[in-house]
Amino acid sequence: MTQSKTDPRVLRTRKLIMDSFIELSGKKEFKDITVKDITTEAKINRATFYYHFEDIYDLLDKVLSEVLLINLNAIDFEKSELNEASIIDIFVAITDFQKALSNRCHRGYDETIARIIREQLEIIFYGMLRKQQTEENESLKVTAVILSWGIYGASVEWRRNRNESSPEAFIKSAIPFLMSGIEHV
Amino acid sequence: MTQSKTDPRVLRTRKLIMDSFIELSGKKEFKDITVKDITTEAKINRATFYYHFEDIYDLLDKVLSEVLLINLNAIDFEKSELNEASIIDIFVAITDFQKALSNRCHRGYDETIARIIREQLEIIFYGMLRKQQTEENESLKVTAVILSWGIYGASVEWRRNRNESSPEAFIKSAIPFLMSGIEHV
DNA sequence: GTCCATTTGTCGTTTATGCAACACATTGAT
DNA sequence: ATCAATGTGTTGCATAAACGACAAATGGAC
Repeated sequence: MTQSKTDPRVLRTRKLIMDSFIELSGKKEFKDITVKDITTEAKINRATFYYHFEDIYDLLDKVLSEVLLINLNAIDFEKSELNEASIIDIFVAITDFQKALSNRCHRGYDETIARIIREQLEIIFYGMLRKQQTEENESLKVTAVILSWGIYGASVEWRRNRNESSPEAFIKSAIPFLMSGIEHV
Repeated sequence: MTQSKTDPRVLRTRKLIMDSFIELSGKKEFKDITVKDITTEAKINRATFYYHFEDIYDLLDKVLSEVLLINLNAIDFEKSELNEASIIDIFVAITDFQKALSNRCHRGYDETIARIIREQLEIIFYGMLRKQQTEENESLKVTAVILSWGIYGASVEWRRNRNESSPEAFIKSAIPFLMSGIEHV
């Protein structure tokens, strides 16, 4: 990703901050967590926090992205193609991620979370599409955008009818549409 | 102890180094552990190691002192007096410490370990004696020295006849001598 | 509303750590 | 014995992090 993170001091400090934030998230709601709380927990100076993050929302962004990435990295994208199985895996990972979040009291930040999920999905879909299509044209990007919004939207709808069906069954019903579309990019 | 350790960076780095050293001690013998190993494990720069420690022997010193101190701190010296019970506690802590060390393959450093134990004992005994005697004279220091050597020597002898008796029983037989001496300082 | 305490972002300075390079010692293989 | 490889301890410089201070913003209590 970024190449400037090679300084071990930076890696250590960021991990301290992020871990402390995750720790505190288990104890109170996001709105009650202050920058001071985090830096006290992490035993770092408050000024150092602002050296790495714009503010606490920037931190939330990056922590969520990282957690989601870890969820998604359980799926080995390097080997898997964009097919029925991988789409189902991704969908399940997203619904799991949202379930974990709602348990951790991150209410009121649905918009932020939605954006993060879509951004990550777009990156992943674009990468997978590019592996299957040798030529790199604009339609790959647009397809990735549409897929990211579509899959995210499906996860929202699935949560709305919770307990009606498993996430696997839910997304499977859209596979014919998705796959034929992907094959004709 | 030292007042300069307040900088959180110093505390973090020293902990990283010491923890890495303890971790490595579980895998190989002391003679096979290099400074490079430690700094690689701790993910700190090698030059930083020398900022905190003279060399690897200095590190060994400080790690052992700290581990022993933690063992001894289980006994609450602030409240306890220098009596039969506390002497037995201290003796047991020392024999436990030595047992733990021999399991961790620190062979060949008996002299170093002996010195560390005696130094710590001397500090502790002097502190306890000073609490009981209001006047602070030279004989307190000498008494602390003799006690530290004596108790350490007793632990050596106990280990030599291992399985003969419990450490508690072993040191108990010296209590009459020790206590009457302490009372007449 | 006002007051008071706490938090937020920012800044300048000091200090600890990272990094690359160095000469030298130690080790191990041939 | 020689040579290469690795470890040691040290140095000068670059940079991240600590610290204290500050004005401004926020949030309760009254």
